[in-house]
This record gives sequence, structure tokens and C-alpha cells, in this order.
Amino acid sequence: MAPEGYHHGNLRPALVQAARELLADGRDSDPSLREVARRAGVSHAAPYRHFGNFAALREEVAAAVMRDLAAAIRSAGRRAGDHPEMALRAAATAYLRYQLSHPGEAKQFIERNHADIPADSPALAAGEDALVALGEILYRGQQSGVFVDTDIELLVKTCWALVHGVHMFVTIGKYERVSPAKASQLVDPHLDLLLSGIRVTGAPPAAATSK
Amino acid sequence: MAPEGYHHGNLRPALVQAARELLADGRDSDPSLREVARRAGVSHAAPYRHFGNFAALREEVAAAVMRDLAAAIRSAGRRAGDHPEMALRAAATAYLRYQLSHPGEAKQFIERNHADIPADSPALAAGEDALVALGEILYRGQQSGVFVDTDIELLVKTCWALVHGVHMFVTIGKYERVSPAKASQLVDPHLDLLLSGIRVTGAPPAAATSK
DNA sequence: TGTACATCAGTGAACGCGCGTTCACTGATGTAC
DNA sequence: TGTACATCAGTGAACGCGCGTTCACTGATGTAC
Repeated sequence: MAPEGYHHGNLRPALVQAARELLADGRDSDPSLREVARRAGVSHAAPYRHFGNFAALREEVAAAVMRDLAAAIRSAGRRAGDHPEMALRAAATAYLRYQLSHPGEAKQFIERNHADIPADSPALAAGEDALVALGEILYRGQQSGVFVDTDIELLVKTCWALVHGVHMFVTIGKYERVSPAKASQLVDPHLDLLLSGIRVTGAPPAAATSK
Repeated sequence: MAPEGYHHGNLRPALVQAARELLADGRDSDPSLREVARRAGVSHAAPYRHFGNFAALREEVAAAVMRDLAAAIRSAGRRAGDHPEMALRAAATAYLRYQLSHPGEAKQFIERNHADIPADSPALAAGEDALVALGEILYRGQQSGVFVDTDIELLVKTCWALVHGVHMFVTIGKYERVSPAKASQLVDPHLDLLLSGIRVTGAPPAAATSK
């Protein structure tokens, strides 16, 4: 991959890549700077030639991961064709497929408190972009009368929550870990439910007063 | 709270309580054994009188938290009355209200990989109980024809994912953190959507063939 | 083409830190007489 | 009621560890002449 020797030549991206691999390996905790350096085959002081501190390295990892995730969602939606429902399914599947293909990589960055992240963070922007990509699909669906005409933010968050939750059930072991190619098999039944609703058609909504 | 002096007299539960408070305080990371002991006003060797190691203390914390969460969900569903939809709303609200009242407490235990937990773990059982409580509500709704008659596991996971996701949006700052009393205001719009579906009634489902 | 030298990406030792755990101890408690 | 003593919940010092960061260094690279 990269030339060996005293001068690595390509250390900065190699460190980011090493960190991503470690995230995938270690199911739980964050890799340390020293682990990342070890993985990249370099002394633990070497990263300081390329990053001011470990936080900067982590931030670059976050940005790379979130950009990849956002791109996966966006391009899946694009490839899916004109029907908004198919695009939604494709985007949802792309999210889960990314998570399955890159286990442990994105989770912590998706769930980071935005208040802890500088407003100009590329990772934050990429995360926002992923939501926007989903939002565009849903908005298109609203415009063409396929999706209900409620608050688009509510719609986006509902869909995101659903897919995020499906993956969570995989990570905690309540869904069997399937190959990324089969991501849609996990997601589709949930989407069916969300698309058509869980209340039986014709059944009366609950009275707003109770208790 | 507990008698002061050389002998604490009530240290075991005090340590669990201290750990829970630290989870709520520290937005992100786990408290250490030494932090917990400090918080309880005791030397860092004292916990070893009551727990074999730190993992055992953490496990007891997990069990206490998950039991409280499960109880909150179950009792809310019970209090909500006969209509399954109201019970579902109550349970969902109870989940979110618990998370808002005890910020940071439950998250990591909910998301723990079950494979890492001994099968006889009380924390695991309590987490399972929370899902069962939700499942009972949904099952009752199916029996009385209010909820669609699909796989109950799918129904449970869909609802859980939704509510879990709503809370995630709070923790990452994409929903304003409201007081626990207002939990239902956050959850209800999402439930409305899930109950009635996001596909416009009468709009044709997407063709199964695309691309 | 060959040499001198500046640049700078790497090294490895050292720092101070907080961690989980152990251990010999101390002192409060409560029971036996 | 008072004393002797066993129990055991606490203490504080010590351990070895991995961490992020710093620093003086070394050696590869590439440019100037």
C-alpha cells in the first residue's frame, strides 16, 4: 500500500485508515493514539508530525467516516430511480449496509453530541449532509404526493431513528448480523410498517383524553 | 443520607447511587472506580469490601438502571388504561421521560452487546423485561384489532427504535432538551406518524421492481 | 554527475497522570462472659 | 454494667500499566551549486 522505510511517505492518510480499522476490530472502545500508531507501523510520536494532537486525528477520522456514510446514502438514493419510496428504501438500506460493512466505525460519530463539536467541523457537516440526503428523498416524495405532508424534519428524524434502531438491534445482538448485501432484508419489514402505519386502517384513533 | 464515620454502614448501595449520579453528570465517558469511591466519600480501596472487582459494581449499576427503566415503562403502560394506543403512547413517553430524568444513565446499558454479558445477568433480564412490557401492550393491541397483525417482534423493535431514536436526537442536540414532564410532546408526533404511516393513503406502493 | 547542506518525517526515551488492584494496617462494632 | 476479643469495613501506600504529549536526536530526501 504505502512505501516502507524510514520515511513513510503517506502517513497522514495511513493513520486515518489505521484508526478506522481499529474501530472496526475493537467492538467497543476507542482506539488510543498509541494503538493507531502501532497499527500504522510507526512510533507513537510520529503522528505529531501530521496532527497537532490526538483530537485532531480523531476529528479527521470522524470526517472521513461521516463523508463516506453520507455519500453512500446519497448515491444510493440517486441510483434508486424516480419513485421516492424506492429511493427511501435504497437510502435506508445504504445506511445499514454501511454500518454492516464498516462495523463500529460510524456509531460513535453519529451519536456525538453536536455541542461538543466545533461548528465548522467537516464531520458535523457530513453528518448533516447525510440527513439532508434523506430529507431530499422524503421531500421529493411529499411533492409527488407519495409521502404525507407533515413537517419534513419530523419525517427525516422518524426514518433515521428507525434505521438507526435497526442497526442498534444488530449491534446488541437482537438481530443476527447479516452480510451487508442482505441489509435490505433487515430494513424492509420495518419500512413496510412505517410506510403503511401500525394502526389498523379504519380502527378509531385513541381518544385524546385518557386517565 | 447514610451515617457518617469510619464505618459507612450503607456503602454498597451508596456506591451504586454514586455511579449513577456520575453517569448523569459526565455527559460522555464512564466513571472510574476511583471516581465512584471519591463521590461516595470513601477511599478507592473500600469498594473491594463489597464487590469482587469494578466490573461487578458496574454490573450492579446496570441492573439497577435497567430495572428502573423497565419498571417505568411497564407501570406507565399499566396506568394508561385500556386503549392499547394510549398504552403505547404512555410507554413510549415513559422511556423518553426516564432518559430525560436520568440523563446518560441508561444509554450505554441499553446499547451493550448482549454477547458480552453473561446470560444470567440481571441487567440483561431487566432490559428484556422492558421489551416484553412494550410487547405486551402491542400484543394486546393486536388482539383487540387496533394494531396490525404482523410479527410482534418486528412491531416491538420498530417502536423501540423510534423512541430510542427520538432520545438520540436529544442527546446529540438535534432536539432541544425538554423537561421530563414534556417528554410526550417530543414523542407524540413521531408516534402519530408511525401509527398512521408515512405513505399517503391511496398512493400506490412502489413497484417491487426498480433499477 | 557529484557534493554540501537545509529540511523535516521519523525515532525512542522520558514526563506526569489516572487507572484497577493488592496488602498490611486500623479502628469501630457487637458478642461472650 | 464492664471488659476481652473476634470480626470486618474501612484506610493509605504501593504495584504495574497504558495513556497523551514533549524533546533532543537521526537519517532520508531533495535542492543549490
